[in-house]
Amino acid sequence: MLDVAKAASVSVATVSAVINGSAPVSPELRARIEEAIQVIGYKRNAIARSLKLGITRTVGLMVADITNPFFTDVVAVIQDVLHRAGYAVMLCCNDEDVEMQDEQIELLIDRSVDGLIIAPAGDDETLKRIIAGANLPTVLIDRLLDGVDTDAVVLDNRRAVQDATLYMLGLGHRRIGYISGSLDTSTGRERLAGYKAALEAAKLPYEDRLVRIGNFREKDAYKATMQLLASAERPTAIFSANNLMVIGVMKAIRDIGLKCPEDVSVASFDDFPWADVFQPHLTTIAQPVQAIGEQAAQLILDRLSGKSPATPRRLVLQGRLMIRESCRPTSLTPRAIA
Amino acid sequence: MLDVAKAASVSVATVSAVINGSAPVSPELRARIEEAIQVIGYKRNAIARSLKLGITRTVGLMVADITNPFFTDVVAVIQDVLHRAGYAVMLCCNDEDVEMQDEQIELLIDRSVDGLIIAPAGDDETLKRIIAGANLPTVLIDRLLDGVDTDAVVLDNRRAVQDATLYMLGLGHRRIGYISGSLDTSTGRERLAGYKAALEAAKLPYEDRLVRIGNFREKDAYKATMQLLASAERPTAIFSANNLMVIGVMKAIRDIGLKCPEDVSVASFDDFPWADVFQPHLTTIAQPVQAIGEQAAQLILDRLSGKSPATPRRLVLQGRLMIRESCRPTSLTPRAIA
DNA sequence: TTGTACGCGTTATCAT
DNA sequence: ATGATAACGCGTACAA
Repeated sequence: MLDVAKAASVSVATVSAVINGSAPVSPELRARIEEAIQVIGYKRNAIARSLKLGITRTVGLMVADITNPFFTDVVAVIQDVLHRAGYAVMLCCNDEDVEMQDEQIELLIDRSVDGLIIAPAGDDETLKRIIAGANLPTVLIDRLLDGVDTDAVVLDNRRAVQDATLYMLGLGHRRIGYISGSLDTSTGRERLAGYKAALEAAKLPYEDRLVRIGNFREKDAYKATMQLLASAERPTAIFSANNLMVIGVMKAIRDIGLKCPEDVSVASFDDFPWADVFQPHLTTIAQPVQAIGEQAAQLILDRLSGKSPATPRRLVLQGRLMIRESCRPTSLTPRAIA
Repeated sequence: MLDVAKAASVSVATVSAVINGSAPVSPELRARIEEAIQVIGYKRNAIARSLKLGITRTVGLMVADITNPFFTDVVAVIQDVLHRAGYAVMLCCNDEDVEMQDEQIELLIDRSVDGLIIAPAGDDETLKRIIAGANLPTVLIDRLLDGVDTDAVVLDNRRAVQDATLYMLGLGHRRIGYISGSLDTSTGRERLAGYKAALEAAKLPYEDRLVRIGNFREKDAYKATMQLLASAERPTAIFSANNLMVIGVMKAIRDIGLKCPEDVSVASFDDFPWADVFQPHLTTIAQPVQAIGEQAAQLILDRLSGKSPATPRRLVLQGRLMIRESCRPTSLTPRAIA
C-alpha cells in the first residue's frame, strides 16, 4: 500500500480511503490510485487489516463428525452461505471425541474467528467454559448444551421419534428395540424421550433390555444390535437413532442370519439419498438439512452484523417420516415370536 | 503481553523469549513470568504473530464436492492430521462449479494460508494462473491439473477402471455402458481411458453411443442412464465413474422397470460403507481414502517445514476391486439381448 | 541475561 | 479533500 501511495504520489491514507470508500476522494486522484493499484498488482493484506480492526471475517465451524452425511450436508450449505457473505470457514471435526473437541475450540478461538457454529460432541464442561470465556457470537446446531443460552437451530427430535415409534406400534410391533445415540448429547436424550413417550401413549411399559447405547457410531450400533437380536425374546422391530448406526444395525441383522423386513422391521433417524434405491427401501426420519444449514448461517451472520435481538433465537424445525418398505405389520412376519 | 511484562516486572522481550523458548531465560524469571501469564490469563495473539512472521499456520483445503463421501472421508483425515500438527484448516467446496472455485481460491490466498490442498473442480485456466501467482506450497489430490507441476497424491484411475471393465467383460458382457465424470478433470479422462483400454484388450470396438457424460453428479447420471437404457440395443452392464452417479444409475434402472443385477449389471468407482448391506451388494472400486488423506497432509506438512525435495513428489495409489453381487454373467441374464 | 525500540500493513483520528 | 501519524500485538536486532 505504501508502494501504491508512492506510485500515485499520494498518502497511504488516501489510498485506504479509495479502497474502502471510507472517505470522499476526488475523481482524478481516485483514478490515479486505481491505476497504481493495477500496475503494482496490489492486494490488501487481510492479516494486517484483522490486527487493526479486530475482525477476521472467518467463522469457526465445529461438528462432531463430518463423516456423517447429515453433518456433511449441513456443513456444505453453511459454507456456501457464509462464502457468499464474504466469510471464510474454519472446519473442525473430532469424531465425537470430547477431548479433541476441547483442543479444536481452542484452536479456533486462538485464530480469532469472529463467530462459532457448533454441533458439540458431548455436553462437556470444559467446552462450555471455553465458549463462555470466549464471549463470541455462537450458534449451536443439531445439539444443545445444558445451560448454554445462545442462538440455535435444532430439530424437534422428540416429536419425530415419537411419530416413528407410533408408526411401528401401529404396525403391531410390541417389542421395539432402540439403538440410542450418546446420552451426553441433547439429541441422544430427546430421541430416546420420544421413544418413551410413544410407548407411554400406547400404554406399553418401557423396558431397559430393549434399549442399547450405540453412541451414534456404526461399530457400537452393530454390537448393540447383536445383543438385542441374541436375546431370548428378540425385538420384532428396531429403531436406530441415526444414519451411521442403522448401517451397523443392518449388518448385525444380516450376520445373525435374519432378514429385514421379513424378520425384523427397521426404521432410522436421518434420510439418505440412496434409501430409495437399494433394498430394503429404508423408512427414515428426514431432516430439513438445507433449512438447518441456511438458518444456522443466517443466525451467525445476523449476530455478526449486529442485527440480532439481544435474546438468543432458538429455531426448532420438524422432521418428516419417510415411510418406505423396511417396516412390516407383525402379522406378516412369520418368524416373529408371538 | 505488555501486561504480563508489567506484572512480572520484566520486559516484553523476556516474556516473548519464555513463550517461544527462543532465548535462554533464568529459571526464577521464567517462573515469575509463567505465573504472571496464568494470573493475567494471557494468550498470545495469533493475528499479530502472523503479521510479524508472515505465516498463519493455516492451510486452505478446497475440494470440488464435500457432499461426495469420498471427499468427505479424505477431508476428515486431512483435517485430523493437520490439527495434530497445529494447523488450522480452511474449508472450501464449490459443488463442482469452476467459477465458485476461482472465488474460493482467492478467498483462501487473501487470508494468507500457508499452503493449499486442492481437488479441483475442473481444469480451469484462471485457477491455474492464481495458483501459480500465489506461489504457495500446493498439493493436488485426486485430480491433476494439466501443466501444474506440484506435489500430488492420486489414484491409478486408468488401471482400476481397466480391471473393473475387464471383470465385466470376463462375465460375458459385450455392451457395457459407461457413465463418465466430467472430462474437464483428470479422473474423468483417466477413468474413461481405462474403459477404452479394456475394450481394446478384448478387441472390442469403442462405441460412442455406450458412453454418456454424467459430470460426477447424481442427476446428470440419471438422465444419462435413462438414455442408455432407452436405446434399442441397451447395454447389459453399466459402469459408473463415481459413487454419486451410481445412485442416479440405480434410480434410472428402477424407474425404467429393470432390475439389477438380473437385467443389467452395475459396477462403480468408489466404495460405500453400506455397499455390503443393502441389496444388491454393489461391486465397486475402493480407494484407500485413509492413505490418500494421510499422504496429502504429510506432503503439505513436509513442504511447509521445508524438508521436501525441490522436485515435486507425485504419489500414485492403487484402487481395489470389491467384487460383490451387482454383476452377473450374461448367461444368467435372460432378458439380455444377444 | 535483559531491555529498548522498531517494523509488519492497515485504518482511524486529527490537522491542514 | 488530503496528509501525517498513532495504534493494533507481536518478534527481534541491537544495545546495555
